[in-house]
Amino acid sequence: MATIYEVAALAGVSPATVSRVFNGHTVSPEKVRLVREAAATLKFAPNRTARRLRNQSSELIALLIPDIENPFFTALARGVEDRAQESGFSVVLCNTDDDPAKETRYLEIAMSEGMAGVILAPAASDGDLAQIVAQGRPVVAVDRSTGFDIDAVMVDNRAAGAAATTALFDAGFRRVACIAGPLGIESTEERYLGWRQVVAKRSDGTDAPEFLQHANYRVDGGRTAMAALLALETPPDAVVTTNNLMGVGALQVLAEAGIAPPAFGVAIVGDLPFTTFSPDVVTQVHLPARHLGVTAASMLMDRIAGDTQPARIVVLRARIASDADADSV
Amino acid sequence: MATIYEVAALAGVSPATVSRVFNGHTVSPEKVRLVREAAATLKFAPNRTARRLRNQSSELIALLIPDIENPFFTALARGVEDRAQESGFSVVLCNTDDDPAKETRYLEIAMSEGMAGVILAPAASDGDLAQIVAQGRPVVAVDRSTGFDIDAVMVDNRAAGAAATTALFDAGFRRVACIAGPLGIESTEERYLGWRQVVAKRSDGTDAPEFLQHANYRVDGGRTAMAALLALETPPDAVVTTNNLMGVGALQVLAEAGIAPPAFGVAIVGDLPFTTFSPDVVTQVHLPARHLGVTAASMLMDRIAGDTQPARIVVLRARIASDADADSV
DNA sequence: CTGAAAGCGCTAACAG
DNA sequence: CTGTTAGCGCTTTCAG
Repeated sequence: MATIYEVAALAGVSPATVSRVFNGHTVSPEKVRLVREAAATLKFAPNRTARRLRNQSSELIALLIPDIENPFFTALARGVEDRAQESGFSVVLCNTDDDPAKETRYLEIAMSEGMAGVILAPAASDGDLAQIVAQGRPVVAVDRSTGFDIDAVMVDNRAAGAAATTALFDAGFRRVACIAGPLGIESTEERYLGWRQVVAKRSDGTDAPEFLQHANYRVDGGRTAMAALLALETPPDAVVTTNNLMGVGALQVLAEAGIAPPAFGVAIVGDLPFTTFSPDVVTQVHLPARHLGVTAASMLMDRIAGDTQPARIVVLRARIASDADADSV
Repeated sequence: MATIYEVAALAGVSPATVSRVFNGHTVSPEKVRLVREAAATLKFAPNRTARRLRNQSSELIALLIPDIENPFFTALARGVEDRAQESGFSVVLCNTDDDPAKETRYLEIAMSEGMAGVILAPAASDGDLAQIVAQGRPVVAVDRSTGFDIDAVMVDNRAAGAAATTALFDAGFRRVACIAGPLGIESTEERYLGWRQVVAKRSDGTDAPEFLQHANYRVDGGRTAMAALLALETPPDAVVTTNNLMGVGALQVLAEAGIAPPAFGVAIVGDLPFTTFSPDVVTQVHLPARHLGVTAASMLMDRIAGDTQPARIVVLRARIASDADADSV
């Protein structure tokens, strides 16, 4: 890997001039040509590590997500990437597994790597954000909020939960259960509260406490919970799941039991990935995953550019998906 | 962020000693204690940028994949990450969109960022690997091969295509079509050849040339191709798709046409992500995505550690998935 | 075992 | 407009 010194020598100029050429500063056209030629023959590319050490910041941002295998988060990542790309930033993706320790470790790496900023979908209980925030590095939270006074992009989870539930009642179901995520995850709590609100208003009173199931946020969690629901003495006739993967699990169990929708009502907060179900049959409350990513990245870019306004919270709307949607996942 | 100088001052030792403590070199127990205490109170973490500039290499590896929203690649990524983690490496994920220009750009970044190595699922036509290979940085190809003499981890694609096709004939189907990916992508070509071999042997001669459809590698490609197949004067009674997403597209069209499996035979080379279909109904040739990742990462770790044996090609077996499989996706 | 000092490649004053 | 120079924070000889 050639250095600016070698390029400078070949072009007959000083290293500083080479640096200027590559940073868009004013240099006489003649020397620009000389430098570019020299750089080309030497296949020179500026060493980003050295540049970063000097500048104390890079064109790299970190994106920490809990589960890279969940299409919701990959769509979000895609949005982040596209927006970051536009501003010349590259994205480092880190999988936290919803593990606060891993989250903290990656946060530390992001700092000591001198990354320009981080977008964080926080784990259930926060890792140690304190340090990175104190240091003044830009951080944007996405999907879940943190205890810190930082920018955040959220979804109106309660409304989403309510919308899913309402759709089921409107379709004529009366005994609407809920498969919620683990306790302590904000987005899940909110979606579950949306469900409860609507049930309180519209149910005919036959719903049992067992109609609320807590499960892990994955396919197998959905399976377990759905099986438990079906085993009840008086089972529900419909179910709301508070995320996409649990919805898949529920549908699998239903299919195996021979009571696939629309015989049994299913509404999902989130998008059913790669589904063969029509939105007419399984209600999906579309979460703007990609848009969340784009928005978060935009906010981060602002901060990196030096924006110092007070922390903003942006809340995006979820909406019932229809066949007309060509959007995402 | 504290520096080793501040730690050294507080501990009453030289910066060199601080460095030694953090790199496991021999230092008297007494000073080790002093340094650790000082570091703790200052919340010191070594600056990776500076360290890298000095060492010319980091504990970061790049993983370049064509599509982060394809579960095959995220499972692969997961494998890479888990294995890299074990050796203390972090993984930077880059999305190439199957675009050689983007691939080349990320390759350059990987180099100038001083990353320890890269794992590459090459785009259709190779980006510029020449430079990075010439420079001697470790590169491992995965899923698709390159024109270069480097380590590679592949799947036995021809056998996979043949297995999918055979399963369909064994189930009694006789007019087995194939939805293949774009021309020029090796994995697809091979899987399609596997299909052709079996068809030549077992078909009753009624198959038309139109039974082979080339489509883009995504859900909509599968949809278009399946629709074309169904529109034929004498349509097939079964179809093999050469990747997972096209399989989803085909199933969607079939469902909409009211001829879902098992009425119409479907076999997929790859795993149907988040499916509600039983493997008894839709044949899936399981691709060891995660295992590919683990293997590639292992090979890369070897190279980074200084292994200089000649380039190895590892071929992993695909196999028909059954209900018993709890594995992956 | 420990300290002093050189330098990894680059950029940003500061002169000229 | 351009060259000289001083570090960014760390590791690593080289002496002691």
